[in-house]
Amino acid sequence: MLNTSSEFKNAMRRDQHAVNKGTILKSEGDETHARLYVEEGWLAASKSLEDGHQQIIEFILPGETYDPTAMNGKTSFLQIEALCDAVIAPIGKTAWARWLQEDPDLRKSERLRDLAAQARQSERMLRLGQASAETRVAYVLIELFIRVSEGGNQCHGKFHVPLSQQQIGDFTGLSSVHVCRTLRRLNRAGVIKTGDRMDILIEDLPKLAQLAQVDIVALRDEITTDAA
Amino acid sequence: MLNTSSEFKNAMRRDQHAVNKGTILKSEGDETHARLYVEEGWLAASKSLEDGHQQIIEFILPGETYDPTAMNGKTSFLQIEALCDAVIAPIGKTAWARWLQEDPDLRKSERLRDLAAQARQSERMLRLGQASAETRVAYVLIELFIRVSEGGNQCHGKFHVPLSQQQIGDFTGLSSVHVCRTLRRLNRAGVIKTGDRMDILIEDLPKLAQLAQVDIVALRDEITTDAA
DNA sequence: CGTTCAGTTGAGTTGCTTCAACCCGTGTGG
DNA sequence: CCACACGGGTTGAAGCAACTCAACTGAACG
Repeated sequence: MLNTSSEFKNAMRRDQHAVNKGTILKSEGDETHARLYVEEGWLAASKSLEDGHQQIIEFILPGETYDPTAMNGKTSFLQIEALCDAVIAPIGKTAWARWLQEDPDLRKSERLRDLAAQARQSERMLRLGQASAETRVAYVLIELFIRVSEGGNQCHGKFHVPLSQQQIGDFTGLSSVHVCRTLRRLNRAGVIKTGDRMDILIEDLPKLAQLAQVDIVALRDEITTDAA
Repeated sequence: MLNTSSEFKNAMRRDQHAVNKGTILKSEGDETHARLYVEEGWLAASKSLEDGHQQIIEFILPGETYDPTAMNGKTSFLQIEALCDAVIAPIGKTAWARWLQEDPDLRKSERLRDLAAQARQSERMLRLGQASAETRVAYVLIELFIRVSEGGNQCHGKFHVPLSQQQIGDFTGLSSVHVCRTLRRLNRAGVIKTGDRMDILIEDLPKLAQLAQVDIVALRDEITTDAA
């Protein structure tokens, strides 16, 4: 999905290292890398309030990159955590700047990535602020479904997300208890079928999209960088 | 705040035009401009659900620019509206690209702008998902206070926002009624004093910051592009 | 002087939260 | 091998924060 120079890909392959589930990555201090590439596993970027409540701002899926930089190159303003065992590759600031300089394709794909990320955030804010629990949960299922099947992984509505209901709650702004109830209701209504530790099977995609209040085709266009 | 080439500034001055309060700008269709510069007045970028509920994603203040482009240069995925009479200058795609190409300072200030915008969005999502009405309202007051006093407009905690309580509600994810009650409570507690049509006087900034759960100094650094 | 529009306040409702108990699959140490 | 702890998920009960509905106020305006 990041079809750029092979030098770029090779570099990312070179610096890979594994991180365990639950590890919190700190990019503060040295701040020598401009970007995080995820080869395997899921990460979450989150912020928290003093009272302990945390909001997951973004999930970072395999094959995606993320820029944890804050203003002025100071400490990162959000926390990045491995949601399961993962393999990541940090990309150095100077190398990144050089690639960006030299490779117009990379610049372009970066711009598309940014726009997609922003579109996703807008959709989420809309639902965070205005939608019911049912709509929020339906939406996250659809967003994740679209993202895991991006790049042509046909999976006929069956997929797995390495998230606890607590984490879905932190993403949707709901309590884990209410996430559970809402998922149960969707199950009972025959819209989805959930299996072990968040195995999802979407049984009635149109119905789910209606609950999420999205137009799937338009949404896929908006939030992914697929050329298709 | 956008200290770039004078050619750039002149071009923006040339193409200015006025829009009336309530006007909805459509950037769809031709899609020849890459950016919107606001000389005067406030704009809001929002999205809405089918049921009519809308979420304001961002306010655009005088002196700021905004990129309404969606994926693939297709139709804009959000709606931009003038919150009061305003003067704006659209910036053409090709000219913008050329400036960006030629002017390293503009590229840098653009990057800072992006980071600040993203930091603001993260803060808002955190509160949208996890915080009480009181915290959300206190936060929006502080964010807007910081932004209107950016660039050294010292105003000793006194400022004006051209927003109805309904619009504050659309921004914070609350009903206008509840925004009203929350503001009243803040008034009674002596934290702020509200005057005609959203004239705000912050009487106890530390207390307001505590309610908003923010560290003002850190927040200012994070969400603005001030060099200071 | 009537109309309109934003803000204010009260009353009643509800959707989501919190707390708590319980279940189940997995891992672990005596 | 059993006992036990542990982390997630599920469910019920009770509480409350924010919502809706509705009435009223006051300012702005033709």
